[in-house]
Amino acid sequence: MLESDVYKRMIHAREKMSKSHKKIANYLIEHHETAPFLTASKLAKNVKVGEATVIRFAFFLNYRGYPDLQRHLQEALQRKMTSAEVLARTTDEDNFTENVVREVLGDDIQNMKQTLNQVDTAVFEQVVNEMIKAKRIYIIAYRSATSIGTFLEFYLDLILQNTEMIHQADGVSEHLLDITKDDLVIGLGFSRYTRRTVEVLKYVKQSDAKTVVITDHLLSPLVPYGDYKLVATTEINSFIDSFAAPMSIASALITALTRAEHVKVEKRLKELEGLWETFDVFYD
Amino acid sequence: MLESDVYKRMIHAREKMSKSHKKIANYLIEHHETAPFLTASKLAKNVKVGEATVIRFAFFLNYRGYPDLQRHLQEALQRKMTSAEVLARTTDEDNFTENVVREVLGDDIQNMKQTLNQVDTAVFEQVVNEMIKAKRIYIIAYRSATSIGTFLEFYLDLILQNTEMIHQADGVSEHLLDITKDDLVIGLGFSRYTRRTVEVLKYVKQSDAKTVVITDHLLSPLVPYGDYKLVATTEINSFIDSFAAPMSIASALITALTRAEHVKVEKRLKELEGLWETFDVFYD
DNA sequence: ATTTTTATGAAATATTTATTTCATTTTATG
DNA sequence: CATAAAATGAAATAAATATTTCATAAAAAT
Repeated sequence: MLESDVYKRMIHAREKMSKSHKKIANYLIEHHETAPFLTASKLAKNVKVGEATVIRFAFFLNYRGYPDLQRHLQEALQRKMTSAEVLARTTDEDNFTENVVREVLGDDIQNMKQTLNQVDTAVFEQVVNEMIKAKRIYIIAYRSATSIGTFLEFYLDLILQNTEMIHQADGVSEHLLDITKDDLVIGLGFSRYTRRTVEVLKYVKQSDAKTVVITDHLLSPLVPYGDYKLVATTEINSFIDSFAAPMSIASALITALTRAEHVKVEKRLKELEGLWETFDVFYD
Repeated sequence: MLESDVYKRMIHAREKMSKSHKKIANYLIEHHETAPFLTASKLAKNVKVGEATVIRFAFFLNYRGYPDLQRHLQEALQRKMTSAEVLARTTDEDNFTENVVREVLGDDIQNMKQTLNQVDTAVFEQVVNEMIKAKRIYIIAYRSATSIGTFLEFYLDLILQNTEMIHQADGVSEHLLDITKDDLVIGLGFSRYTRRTVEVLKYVKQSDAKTVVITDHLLSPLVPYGDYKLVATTEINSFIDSFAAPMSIASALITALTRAEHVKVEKRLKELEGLWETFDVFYD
């Protein structure tokens, strides 16, 4: 039986290998992150064997040639990457679309994984810092994106008391006049980007306020107007976008903010707790 | 100044790109896990541009040739990969803000998987049927749950023109008086359940309207008042709940509805498309 | 509408990379 | 320590891949 995983195949055949072959196998295993991208001659040079020996090694493992071996090494690396995710992943077997809920939830899990993989944690951290520093925070979100905007506005205003969303209006909101360089503007826009969102952000960028855009793609029209860009994938097989991933990013922003400022936030929440109790806001 | 990160370089040069170049950039960004391993000719074939254009794209971004661009794409992928590996090792011990995004996204992926596993597809289908049958749809959502309510209201009203959300108000909304047995009421409530949500649902149940509750737990106080119950897990390690999973359920509801009623919906969307064009709602 | 500029892809060419050949060295075996 | 068998690397050849050329098409400017 022929092993499908390259590394297992190597380990399995380890005893039958010549000295040079063992050296090659060793190198491939030790440099599993870089070796899959080397050409045959460079690999030969690094391992200090002849080029031909590298080629023979590929044949020895029953591959059709060096490019074939290389392809398998690269694929194994990618598999490792996804399995390195903290989360036990959904077995792709149960991903056949038995019905719409499962299909959409499945797609959204993919979206979140992709978002997790491509998120730039340094940028995220900077955004949290800007939120802490900001005198006022303005949120720009129109049409469907309002949902995410509402969520952010609710919690940011709860915690910081300095946040408001600029609502869809016929004319341009008067609030835009008030924005100064000490403020932070968060723009939310996803595929079928609403023109007004782009225009407002463009206008805002003229004042010296810092801007954050949360969008679905690095080539989105909002990107040019964001000092910081957070990308959350929203693609599902539907005429709408799904905002699961942006929602998660929003939750992460609020969570990070409260952790960074936990002393202030705890004080504030204690006060609120009293208020909520007085007005019997929650069910228990 | 020349950007070192390939993707940043692409974003920076985005405006100066020709149509074909944008197509290539798009493809590279969307397939960032596979594209770095393609040869120039295969990439050209996938993007449906000439081979030469791909080469030109590499020069355009100031690389020495296609292999150089390819090397940078691969390196960028590896950087992300190793940072994913680092994440795999860091457990909940260190709560530095840098890892909060990954932590929350990871938790939310878990939430979505759990939601996927426990969702009752039969109930989901029934809910979609009730939405189709309903004369009017009312959405009850207060405080943070408003975000999900907004999303549902936006699209349901877009498609069916018979949906509204009952907003948080000091007194009880007058809309409640209008609810009849032909209507559908969707209640949204998650942990720290707002008392008013429960009360309003309780009241609604006295009329003979059908009710759906979307909540985070089968023991939630909303459950007794729902003819249909959809459970979406929202737990993250934070003082807030994350609504990624409920958002995905909402997207699924709208998607299922549009698929079931695609003739009507397509007609409606066609009309809207004209309106949107007239008022130049979308960018591009 | 017409000209000029720019971008494009097919094909030709150049370069790089993989494979084979073959003389030589190493290793295993009696 | 011979001798056969196996393995090796340098060089030659083959194959694949990248780059350039050039005629044509698309966009932009006039």
